[in-house]
Amino acid sequence: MSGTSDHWDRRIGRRVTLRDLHVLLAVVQWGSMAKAATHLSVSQPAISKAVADLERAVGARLLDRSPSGITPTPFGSVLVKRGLAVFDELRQGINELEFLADPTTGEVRIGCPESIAAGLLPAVVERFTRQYPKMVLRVAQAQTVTSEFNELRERTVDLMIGRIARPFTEEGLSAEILFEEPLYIVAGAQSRWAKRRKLTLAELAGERWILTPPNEVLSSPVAAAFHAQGLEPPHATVVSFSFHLRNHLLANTDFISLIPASMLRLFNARQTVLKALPVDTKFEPLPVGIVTRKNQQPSPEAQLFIDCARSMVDTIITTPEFTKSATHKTAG
Amino acid sequence: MSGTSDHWDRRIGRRVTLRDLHVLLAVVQWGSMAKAATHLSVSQPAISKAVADLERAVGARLLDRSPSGITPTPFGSVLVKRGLAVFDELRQGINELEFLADPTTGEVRIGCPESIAAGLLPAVVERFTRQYPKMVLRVAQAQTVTSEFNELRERTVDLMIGRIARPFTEEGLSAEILFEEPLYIVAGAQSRWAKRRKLTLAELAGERWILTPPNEVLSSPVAAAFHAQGLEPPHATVVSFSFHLRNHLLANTDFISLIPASMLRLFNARQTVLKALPVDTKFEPLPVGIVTRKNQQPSPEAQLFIDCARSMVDTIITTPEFTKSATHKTAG
DNA sequence: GCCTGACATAACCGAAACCTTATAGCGTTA
DNA sequence: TAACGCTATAAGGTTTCGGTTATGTCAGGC
Repeated sequence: MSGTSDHWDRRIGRRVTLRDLHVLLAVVQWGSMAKAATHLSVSQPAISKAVADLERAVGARLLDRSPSGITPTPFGSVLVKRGLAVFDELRQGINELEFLADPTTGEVRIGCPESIAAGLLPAVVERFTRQYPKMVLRVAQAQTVTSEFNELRERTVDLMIGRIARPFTEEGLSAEILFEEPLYIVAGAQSRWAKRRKLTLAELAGERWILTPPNEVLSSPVAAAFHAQGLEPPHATVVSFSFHLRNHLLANTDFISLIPASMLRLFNARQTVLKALPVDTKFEPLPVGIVTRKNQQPSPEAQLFIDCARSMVDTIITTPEFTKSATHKTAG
Repeated sequence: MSGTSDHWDRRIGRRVTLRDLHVLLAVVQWGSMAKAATHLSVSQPAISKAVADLERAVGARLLDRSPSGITPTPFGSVLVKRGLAVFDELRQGINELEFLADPTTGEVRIGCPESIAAGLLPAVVERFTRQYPKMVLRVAQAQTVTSEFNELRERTVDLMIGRIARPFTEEGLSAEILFEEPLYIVAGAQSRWAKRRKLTLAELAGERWILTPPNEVLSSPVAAAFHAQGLEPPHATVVSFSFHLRNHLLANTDFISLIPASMLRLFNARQTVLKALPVDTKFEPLPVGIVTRKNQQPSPEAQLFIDCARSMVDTIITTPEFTKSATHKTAG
């Protein structure tokens, strides 16, 4: 290291400053120097100069200037990427220092879809906060898994917890499967299907279904199951992510839906509202897992949280809804 | 990001400077402020002040001062670790810029043991340099795999290529197996064993063996093979990494050794010097692979090199020494 | 052709950053 | 106990950094 470091350090380390990098990030983020200037509460020339300095330092044009603002050149994009990493590394560093000073303090930023936030997460959060009372948990909910992943990539959240597709092929992210969650075809307890002791998927083909939007993890099992029996996937009468909406519709009308075990347990605590239908079809259980950034180890607090979540898997998968998954008996 | 960034940036980003970080790294590296001062060509108080500034900025004692120098506190160690990452990120950034400016230029720093440097590497290097003539390859040889891994961890090299133990459990590193290399028990062509058409491992137990030091990847297969037959591992008369030494001893005396296929091919081009003995024992082939830092993607040049190495696997494993591995015929 | 929005340049200024030399404190060691 | 090695502090000087206001340049919309 020492061999090249001296030379390199003098050429770059002294010229590239954190401030310049930060200005670059702001400019790219806001799309124009003027906007960045107002957001950083400095004058526009200051920004202009900082960017110019940086460009001189690295010897490459970083931004394309136009009358309507700026767009980063490929060079700029690269430096933005690295700049984000640099600042994140720093942030993680001082974060780690604070954690070292008081290992019970810290902050974990979690991203998750509604289904997890309502089902699994509370259990984990409860244990975690009891174990580390001074720890702060920030939970960001997201409508779609895609935007969730972007938040993870942009380092707005430390980890994501949710149902993950398999194989998991998101660029730059890595997933750890916590457990497999059974899926149930569910109708309201008052539904005419609820009384049946046995029924086939084909019988349900014409029903009114509540599904999630296509391309989402939860929507494919239904289509796959129907397809496996040579049936057309059912027509979705309602398409929504909201489990509350679903639950309400199921409980009060004749809708049918596919919901994960944890949701069934949550909404059906007294087991009088919903009923898992004894359909003769096998659904691939849905993997639930934790997604983190590849190429970067999580903060110590995040690691604690992950460990906590992992340690809860056993208690989760021994609940009735999980163990009964293979037999597809009614859960009501 | 913007939510916390403003606040955070003002508190830390403005106080922690790259220079201070760099000073900290140097001080820790050299073990004392005075030494760091001379190495950085500044006066000692400058160093002292920089460290004090940094400590004030992060609000934690980073170094334990003693009359004989300094040792980093846990806080210091953490910040050193992050500091290294920060500088590496920066270096990678400008490196990427240069690569972007001229994708044929660049530098790949490779670490590997002698066996690879002599056997596999030349082939890869030849293709790689032909493909990217302006690329600079730095090859650092290491005696032991352990020190090799340290170089990788310290970011002195971009990647390591060598025989890797399986399972691969090095903390913070990840390995990709390129191919499996057969192992041969070899003696000199003049050896009395060379004339035999068939022989057992037990017959060789009393011979004079050349082995690598214990705990190294290459030494265990021999011990394992003997152990599998209920035999005591042979006594190593010569213990060395040097393949040249080995080859010389094998060719001129009655030594016996275990060498990988690529070495056999290299030293036995005309097939008159060494002879692979037709022993009735199966050796687990040794995986050869590329080790990189986990949690960090390699530089674009390094990626090119890895791709190149990967693409050469096919041509390598179709050479006679490789394909014959299962039958254990003589290779001479 | 004339505004307008957006960035670049110039001139200038204060604060801080960074360096130096000199000196003091303080364990270790001869 | 004196010398030595290492670090901290003080005092003082340059440099440069980060910022301002004022002004220039340039492309496009009306």
